[in-house]
Amino acid sequence: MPELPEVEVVRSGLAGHLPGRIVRRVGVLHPRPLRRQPDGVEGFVAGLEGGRLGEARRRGKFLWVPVADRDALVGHLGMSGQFRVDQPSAPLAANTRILFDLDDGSQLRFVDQRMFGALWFSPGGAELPPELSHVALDLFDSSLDKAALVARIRSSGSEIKRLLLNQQLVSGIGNIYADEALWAARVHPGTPGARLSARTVGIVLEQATEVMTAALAQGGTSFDALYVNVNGSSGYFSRALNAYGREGLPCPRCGDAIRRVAFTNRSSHYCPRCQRRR
DNA sequence: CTGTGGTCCTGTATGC
DNA sequence: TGCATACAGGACCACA
Repeated sequence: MPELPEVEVVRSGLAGHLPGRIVRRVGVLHPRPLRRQPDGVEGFVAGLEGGRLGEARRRGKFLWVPVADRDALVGHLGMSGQFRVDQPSAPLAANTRILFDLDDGSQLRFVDQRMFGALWFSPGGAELPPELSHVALDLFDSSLDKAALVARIRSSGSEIKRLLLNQQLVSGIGNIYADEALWAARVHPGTPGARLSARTVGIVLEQATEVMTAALAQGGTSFDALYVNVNGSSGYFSRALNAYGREGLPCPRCGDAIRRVAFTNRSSHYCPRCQRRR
């Protein structure tokens, strides 16, 4: 569920608490989130303990915290990952996976129910973890070459929905905002990229930016420094979604029933009248 | 190279 | 009531 706006809320929360803190001790309650750590639990713990943390950064849905101005703690929230900052004496939330004792007496906790999330220690990764070099810039990055992105989308025979979710083309967009952007742009999710005009692709990207900007504004208001909630349930979804999760409900624009179709082991939601196949 | 579809996870909802 | 199944889905990887 966490897509770019939710991850940005988390990044900002971590940036408000962690800079300058030193990791005293790392506790791994469940090793699954470390599946991308080549040297396992030992490598993860050894890399982090004693390190001074910097300001959290983000690319798409990945975020990382510089360690000792040289390395990085890299993370992805997956479906259900959360970071919390608690006192060590506070009871552990269900599904707490990793603990970081900090030098101010607080404890950073990684909680993840479904364990699609990941954490790992990246040597030399402070500036940009090499494991993320294949992840494209996101729509909020001023360095993103939008003209090149439009051209790449238009050169592909894949469906536009799949292209929007391809983090190697543009990062940060997940299933929810892809559906919302396509609804706003009145584009059928199954349209091949090559069948879209440059203007239409531009509109899709603009709408994706807009819907994520609105979500970010909402998420920011519910943020609490001590409870970095990441599952996006800040109220934005239920109030502001036009297509996602609204199968059978009227399209807010034309009143036709929103349709849900299977899409690579998940779903696409769209309005059959506003978003015609072309 | 491009494009597609399976897999990992667990909690909740639904169906028989 | 109880068990089985569907569903949620981001990233990655195998394969055509």
